[in-house]
Amino acid sequence: MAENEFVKEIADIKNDFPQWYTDVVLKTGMADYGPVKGTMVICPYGYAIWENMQREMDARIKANGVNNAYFPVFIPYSYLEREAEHVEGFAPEVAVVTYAGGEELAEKIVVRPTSETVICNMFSKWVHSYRDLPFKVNQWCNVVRWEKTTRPFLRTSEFLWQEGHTLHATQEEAQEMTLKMLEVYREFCENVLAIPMFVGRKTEKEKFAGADVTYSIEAIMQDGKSLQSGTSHNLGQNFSKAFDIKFLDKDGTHKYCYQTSWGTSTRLIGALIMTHGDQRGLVLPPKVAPIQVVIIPIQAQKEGVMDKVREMEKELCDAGIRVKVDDTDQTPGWKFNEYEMKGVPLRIEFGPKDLERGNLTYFRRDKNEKTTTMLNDIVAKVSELLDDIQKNMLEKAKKFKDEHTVTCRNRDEVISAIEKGNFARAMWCGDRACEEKFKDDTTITIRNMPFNQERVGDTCACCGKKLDENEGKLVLLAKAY
RNA sequence: CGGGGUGUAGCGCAGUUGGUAGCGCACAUGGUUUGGGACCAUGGGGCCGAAGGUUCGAGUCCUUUCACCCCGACCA
Repeated sequence: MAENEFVKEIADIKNDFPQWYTDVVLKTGMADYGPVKGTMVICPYGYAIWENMQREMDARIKANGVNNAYFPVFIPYSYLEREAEHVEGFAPEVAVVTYAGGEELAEKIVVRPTSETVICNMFSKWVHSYRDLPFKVNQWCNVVRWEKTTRPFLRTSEFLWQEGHTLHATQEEAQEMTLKMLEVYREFCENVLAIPMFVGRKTEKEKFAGADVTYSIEAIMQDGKSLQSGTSHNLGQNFSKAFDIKFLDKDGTHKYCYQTSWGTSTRLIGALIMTHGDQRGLVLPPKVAPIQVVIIPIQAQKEGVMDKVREMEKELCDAGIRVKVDDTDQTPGWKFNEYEMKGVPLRIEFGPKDLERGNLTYFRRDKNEKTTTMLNDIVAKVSELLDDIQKNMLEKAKKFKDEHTVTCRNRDEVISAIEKGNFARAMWCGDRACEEKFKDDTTITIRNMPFNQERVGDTCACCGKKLDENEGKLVLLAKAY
């Protein structure tokens, strides 16, 4: 049977990827549109994924000595203006409160687009001595960026994220922290979300407004576009000077702190959908799937079927596996399609035939394969399958990533590779004007500069300039979300 | 901000040269079903996005407007 007959409600993933994405988001109950333009409701099924991601990420953040805190959503507009690059970057997209409590406000207030400024304000009160350093906080919160065009999870006026902010005594320490958190993000995406990443440094043009250096992880989606999935910034002393965050060092002199910030958002849910999804809908990695195993009883009224189903449910539940029994009166076929669309990694079908023969019939969502085997230790078997699905999904995504990364020597090769849905690796002269012109001409952007630099050509792939021995950078190019 | 598209039942849509609202799904009730989106019967549900105009009469024609979606530009 053709895939399209299977799932009639979802647009064709090959020919209409954007519509496919929207269909999947809405029809699986992950999210819905809010009443104000650009806003979205994260529905229970989508939010459960976010909670699973939060739990994994939060543990990693805490393991790096960072504690959670909460800072206000409202920030004086003047704070934004203290760091010149920062205000320039964010001013066009902030929402500003000018009227509240029935009157015009004396000072405008911004709804946070990011919290560096309000956190810096507090840091300057809290940090006085080298003994206070390093100082590390993280907050889970919402931020507001008034974007012109929006798409669920990928770009919305309001989104949820975590933002970490740290202060250090030295530039070296700040740099170490910046890279450490970038690595936390990469490892999280790979091991929890099964999404392999391109890691590297952002160009001057693409770096965070107010940072010295920005690093990013970038993921390739099935349409060949890049999704920036997390960023880590070395802010140097830019904000500490603007907000007067000083400490008295061992040598008795006052010094400005060195600072980092880093964040990942609900956008990662979009990455999950576009990396693993197929024509039938979502495919969720077991580690974040709200339901890891769904059990579908067949002919539940037959003697013994539900008893055995409940027994399996209890064993799995006691073993900490997220299991759901669907005993509603929909037909089995309907349920198969429903849970496949929702991306449930593993399905167990259990009916009279299985009961009679001592069988276990299961369906793996990652391979869309049904198997019947002997039913022995259900917990051991399910655990093994979930592990294998998680592993297989990463391998599959890695294979896709590798097969869609093309090393190019010149402009034509870059354009051609990207037109075919690939990422391009190529040399770039390092000139900002060249980068901007190339983007204007082609809509292709430099995603980042990989850490493992090598020389793959001797001219700039963007402008054609001849590169001397030590000139130029290897960069990753793609169209971006 | 440019280009394209859509607004009629919860969702997806039809509605002819203008004549007073229909289909599928979903929902409710009863029954039969259940190993890949079941079937029969009955039932509930509508200011046709909004405002104005033409007309005896507008879902349909005209004007204005609003909202949303998609593709670009800008950004996580």
